[in-house]
Amino acid sequence: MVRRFRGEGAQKVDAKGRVSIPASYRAVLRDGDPNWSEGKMPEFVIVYGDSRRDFLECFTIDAANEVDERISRMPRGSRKRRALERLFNGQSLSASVDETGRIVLPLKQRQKIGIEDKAYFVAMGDTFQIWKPETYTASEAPIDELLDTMPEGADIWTLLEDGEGD
Amino acid sequence: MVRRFRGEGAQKVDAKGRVSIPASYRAVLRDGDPNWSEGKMPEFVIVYGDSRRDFLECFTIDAANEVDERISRMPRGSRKRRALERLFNGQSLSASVDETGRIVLPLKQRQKIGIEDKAYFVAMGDTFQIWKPETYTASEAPIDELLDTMPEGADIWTLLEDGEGD
DNA sequence: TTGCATTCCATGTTTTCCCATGTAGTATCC
DNA sequence: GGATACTACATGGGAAAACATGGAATGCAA
Repeated sequence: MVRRFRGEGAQKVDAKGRVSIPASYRAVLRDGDPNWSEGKMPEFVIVYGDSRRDFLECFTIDAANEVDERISRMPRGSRKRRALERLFNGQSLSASVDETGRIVLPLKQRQKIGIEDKAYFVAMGDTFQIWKPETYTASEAPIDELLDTMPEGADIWTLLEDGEGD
Repeated sequence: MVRRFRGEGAQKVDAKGRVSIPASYRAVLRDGDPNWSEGKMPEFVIVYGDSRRDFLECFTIDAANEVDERISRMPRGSRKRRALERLFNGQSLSASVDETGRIVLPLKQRQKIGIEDKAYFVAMGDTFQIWKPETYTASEAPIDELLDTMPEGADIWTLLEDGEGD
């Protein structure tokens, strides 16, 4: 069992696009980088995708390798495989944490998701995402709505019970 | 059958956010941590959630893995699954008991539930909760009310009888 | 030579680490 | 049996390390 990303929060983005990766994430990135060794800083993969995606999705090296492998088991030349290859190989970049714990988000990617001076980090288990804060808040609205309509005092864990989802 | 958390009580929180985990809880945390080994201190997961929650919920590693697994069986992209993912991955943090039996509650989480210099621990079977003492007392009021309306001398265990709840 | 990226250095704050103390409760000893 | 030693537990404080962030200097390429 590998360690999982946990927690969410905003980080500053400076004029050069530098962002601190939360320290707790860095530990997971390190564990998930087979090439990591004492003294070096971990690498990972950022998937930015096409215009339909308004956040960046970040994978440890291990997680990225697993995705690559799953893609490679799909029928060569199929539309689904080609779509995934384009996303995962083409519309992605690899990043390396520097000695101060930061990465540089290239201007292109920042513009793509509209990031200015704040980036919102959200853990998703074996990956984490980077959002423009306002976009994230907006994307959560449907979920808040669901939670708000739950009976007063209801336990959110009851959502685990039923396999049905909407 | 795993050991279960039992008992409740207040602990001091110092200026740095350090809190002693009751010794009896520590034993359960240790048993529930598959990575634990002699000499190391147990880890666990704290779910703090959004503004609708006014306490912290603590899971052993085993319990957390089980939740993760159940979430992973829900339909990808459904609102319910997303709500749980956000709660359990995003609005949580992992903690590690130190050599003196304490953890550090980060300022963010202390402020969120209003803890100043006292934390109230409540066992809930396979999890335990951390409350601001006053908040907990208030939340118990409805239960006291129920007990107060029971006939004089009635046995509280009669509550076990009927499957109906309100 | 202006525009962007990379490297190095600086700083205030938070977190971690190490050591210390008081107080129960329990075991030990003569 | 009554004092003494031990141990586990809850708590406190200070120093050191890590963290998040800012800025200047350097490299280089269009």
